[in-house]
Amino acid sequence: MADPDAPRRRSDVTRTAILEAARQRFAADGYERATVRAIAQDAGIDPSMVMRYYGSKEGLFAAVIDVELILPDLNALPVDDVGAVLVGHFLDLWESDSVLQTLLRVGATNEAGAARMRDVFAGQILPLAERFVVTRKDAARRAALVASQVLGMALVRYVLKFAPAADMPRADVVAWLGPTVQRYLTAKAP
Amino acid sequence: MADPDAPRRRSDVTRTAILEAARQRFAADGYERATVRAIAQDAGIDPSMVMRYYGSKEGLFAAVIDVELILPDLNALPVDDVGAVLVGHFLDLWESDSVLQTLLRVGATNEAGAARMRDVFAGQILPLAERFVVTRKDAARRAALVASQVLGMALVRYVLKFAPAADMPRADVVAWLGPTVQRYLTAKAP
DNA sequence: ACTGTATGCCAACGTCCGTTGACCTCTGGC
DNA sequence: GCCAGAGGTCAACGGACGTTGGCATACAGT
Repeated sequence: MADPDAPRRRSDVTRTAILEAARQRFAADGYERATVRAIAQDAGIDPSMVMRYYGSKEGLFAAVIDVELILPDLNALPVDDVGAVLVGHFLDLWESDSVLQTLLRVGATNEAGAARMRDVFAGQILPLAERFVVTRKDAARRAALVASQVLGMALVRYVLKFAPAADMPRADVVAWLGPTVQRYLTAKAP
Repeated sequence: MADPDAPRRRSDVTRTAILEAARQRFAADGYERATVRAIAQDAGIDPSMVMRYYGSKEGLFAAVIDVELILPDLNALPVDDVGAVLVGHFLDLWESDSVLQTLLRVGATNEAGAARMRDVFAGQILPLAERFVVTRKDAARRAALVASQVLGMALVRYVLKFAPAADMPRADVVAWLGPTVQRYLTAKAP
């Protein structure tokens, strides 16, 4: 019986090596400074392999950011816990997966990265906000507020590395940001 | 009687033209994609002038981000208004001056930009937080929280351009973020 | 009026980048 | 055992970049 995880092509191991190296380089250096040559060297292959399998640097980047980013379903949660749990999940996501770091770094200067970031939040936070309000416009606004706080914390904690933010224990971040997010989602509009 | 504003050197007009062009390019494109050649063309001069007056691209960038960024003194304000006024002032700053946009864009991928961003907030927000708490560590933590919310809003509003955030009227931003910042500064630690 | 210096342009250098095409090498099916 | 094709290397191209040095011009001090 065939192993369903077995590579379908002999090249699959190379393909994923490239992808993994690209993930890390893009996340660490941003789009421009992450060179195809450096990525290829990390993956232990020739730069021309990148072109063969991903067409161009842009194609490689598109493959890197084309990942499903799924937040756990929070609909079953008690309404009062949504803020804290959401903040906690985002912290997990940032620390376990480099895709968000990539998007934040690249989104600052690259329109494709910014667009993907918008998509991610439209797909993840917007539906969440729609649970609490009636009009779509109000939901979008609340989702943007949540995004501003969650992304802002990621920015100062993981990218800019403000010491007080980077050193703050996870529980403290949740305790401070949870009520903020909770209020953005559920409070009456001011 | 000599005009005190008169240029001390004939080249001062060129120098400032370069600086202004650099400001806009760095703010719009980030460090890597803002080329010396493009900046020179915007300023209407030869690229070699940039090297003559600023030594290198890095020197030019250093000159761009070496500006005083002064928040109005909020010490005279009623304690309850600090959050809202602070948010309002930051919105003004972002919309009137491209330096912060530059720092945010560049800070995402460039360590010098990130370091300058840390300096700015250590100089501006940290003293503010020290008004409300006793220990220096607590003040640093609260300043970081304020920075996360203020920078996060700037990120989604001006850089990533999330439509709901970008379209939100200034007064609404103040109304939503003011209480958050107020809480980060004055609330009892959770 | 003369001269030293500041200001500016032009052409070029060396480097690094993304990308290409020619050329080996291994492997699986017949 | 042969061979088509996939996997991989190598060298090179064309272009853009930061940067440099040489040369022309305009100004200011005498």
